[in-house]
Amino acid sequence: MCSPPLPRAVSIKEIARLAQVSHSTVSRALRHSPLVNPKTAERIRRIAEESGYCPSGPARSLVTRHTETIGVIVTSIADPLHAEVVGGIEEAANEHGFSVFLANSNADPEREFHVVRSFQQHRVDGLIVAAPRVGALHMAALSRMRIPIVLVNNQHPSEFVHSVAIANVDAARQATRHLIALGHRRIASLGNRFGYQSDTERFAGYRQALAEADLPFEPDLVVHGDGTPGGAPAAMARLLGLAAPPTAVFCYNDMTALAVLRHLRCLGLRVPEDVSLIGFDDLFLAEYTDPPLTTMRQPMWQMDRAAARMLLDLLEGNAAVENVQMPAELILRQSTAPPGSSHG
Amino acid sequence: MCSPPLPRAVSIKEIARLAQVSHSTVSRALRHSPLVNPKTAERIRRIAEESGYCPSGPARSLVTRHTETIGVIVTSIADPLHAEVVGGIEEAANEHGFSVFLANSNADPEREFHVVRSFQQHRVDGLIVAAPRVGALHMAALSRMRIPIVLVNNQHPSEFVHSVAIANVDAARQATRHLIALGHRRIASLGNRFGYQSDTERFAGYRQALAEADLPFEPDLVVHGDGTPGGAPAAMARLLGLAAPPTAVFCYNDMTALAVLRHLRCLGLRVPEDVSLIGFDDLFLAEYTDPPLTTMRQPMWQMDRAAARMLLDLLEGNAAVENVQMPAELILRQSTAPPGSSHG
DNA sequence: GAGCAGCCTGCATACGTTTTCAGGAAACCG
DNA sequence: CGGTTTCCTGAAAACGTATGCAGGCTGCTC
Repeated sequence: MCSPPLPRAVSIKEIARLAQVSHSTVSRALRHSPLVNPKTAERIRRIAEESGYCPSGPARSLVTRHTETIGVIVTSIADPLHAEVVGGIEEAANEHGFSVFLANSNADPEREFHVVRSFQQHRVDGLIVAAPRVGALHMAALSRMRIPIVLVNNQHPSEFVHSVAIANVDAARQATRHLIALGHRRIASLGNRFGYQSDTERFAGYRQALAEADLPFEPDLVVHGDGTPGGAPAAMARLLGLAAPPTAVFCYNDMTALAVLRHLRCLGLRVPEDVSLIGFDDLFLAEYTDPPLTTMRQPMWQMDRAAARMLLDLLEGNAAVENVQMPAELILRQSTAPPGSSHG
Repeated sequence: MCSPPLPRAVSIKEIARLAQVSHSTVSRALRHSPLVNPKTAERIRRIAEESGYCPSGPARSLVTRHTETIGVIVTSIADPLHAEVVGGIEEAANEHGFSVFLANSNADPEREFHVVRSFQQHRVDGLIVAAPRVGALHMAALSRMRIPIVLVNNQHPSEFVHSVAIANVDAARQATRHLIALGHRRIASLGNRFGYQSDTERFAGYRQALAEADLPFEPDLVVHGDGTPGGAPAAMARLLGLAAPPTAVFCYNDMTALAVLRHLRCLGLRVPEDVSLIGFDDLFLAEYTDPPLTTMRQPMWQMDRAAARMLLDLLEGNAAVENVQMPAELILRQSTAPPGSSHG
């Protein structure tokens, strides 16, 4: 249970003894304070170097009141989308001398609570929350920490001070427009489980695009998965069972599109000849599927760097924009084509 | 530059004042020490709860000499293989009350050094290194930290005390055997850049399998990429240029196999009808390619949990095995078939 | 009622830093 | 040469927590 007695690291006092000065002087010398004689400072630093001295973060943070760390909460690091999240954040943070605590919540409320608590104990200077639910559920606990918080792609950004999110409405409209421009008239929307804000927004964009093009909105063409890739085939089956099935499907995200893709292949239907598919996210693998997936790219790396920068700005006392919406980008690949075309 | 003055969190002394006791008693009450009267302990805990008290990790670690944190170094979190690494570790660590510091080195020596230094300052209790080069390059700095270190899939495991790695030789032999069993006689090895230990080991397994089956070893059938997926097509082109090209290729990893797959498709060659391909890793996307990729699965999740458990054992003072080799598993999909077959 | 054990509590110190304050020595000015 | 400034240094307090030690109170025993 208890850890073995660690060999105590060499402290500031130890090298004070070696250098025949007070530990105050050592502290100043190491922080390059102008208050100390250049020659003795140099001597002290040399001794510190030789004795392998490394300052204690915990001790320092006790007096400086900050730890130079930020916490990052993510639903699941194994999720390819979130892996990039963490990468961008860590990079930006490191450039500013901050270290990152990482935790994934696994969408488990108990664990989410535990994670927030743990970050609080470690006295992180700031927090980035990329787990959609955490923001909503633990708002009270979070704001009680009284540290800057940035939410990315969170469900209810408006309730928090700072956030960065993808421009869902615009992106969905752009995606649907693309299908319309190809000549599709019967375009389905395969959404996420009901009630997610991102889903609602994307659906709004879909309807806007239809309205712009004077296409009728048909409720039959709107189906929903269950939040997992596994639910997509059933939803797709409902669409195919219609008297007049759609010629194109706007999928909630790439994983959904992939599941649909496999399902269609099993049924002997071709993409994009028989059905066009467009996804959302531009996951790493979207480029490698067959056919490669046309999709709306979420610039995750930039979004995360933006979130990190926003947080770092806040930590350095600068004002920051409250809410940032990043535009998605249409990535044209081979899963969309004009309806009834013999080759994409 | 300087952070704004944080509102000081409520401390142990503050609730001592509220509860009309000394801060020592508060400390004991919160740690559930038997030395304190159950009723006052309860009262203290209630007051602490109400005032939103949260103990300070830095302050505590100053006296307990450990921080309940571990550091994880990884080359790139965006790399899908490593994303899983971190997931398994974080989960296991969290179950034992440890938080994880995450850093990716980006294979940049300066940054690697910086990261190690930073972890040292934060006084992490232990370290997991999943960045192949870090182990070799910064051995001195690492061992000077005098904390337990576990290496995963590192280049020179033997020089460190603890490590977990994939059984490369066995895995490669198994992969090659599979191709031989399908009837292939001309089997190529598309390796990584020269000099990597993992590549050397996999190559050894490849040769062993050939020898077992009394197949001749042909140096022409051994090519190398440049460490990136981009280098694979060129290597593949060399193989196709041979008088007698191979009927099957053992690819160093899945990304390489994918690059080859695309290259072959461009050339109008079919997989597996014209060429069989086998990969290594079983990345998330291997299941979604067309055709789905036959590959050797590295049980990353388990490996990382194993590494984390090993580290946690060490931290708790238990003895631990020094080196663990995990077996890979052959995942049969559709990218391999008997040579010249018309369908997989 | 004296002695004693057991339970609980507070005092003091320590952990490794940073920082304020005061002061000594040197240098400078008149 | 006295006074003042400048430069450097050390003493001391503080950050929030854990814990050894001493001691006070209660209740028990004889």
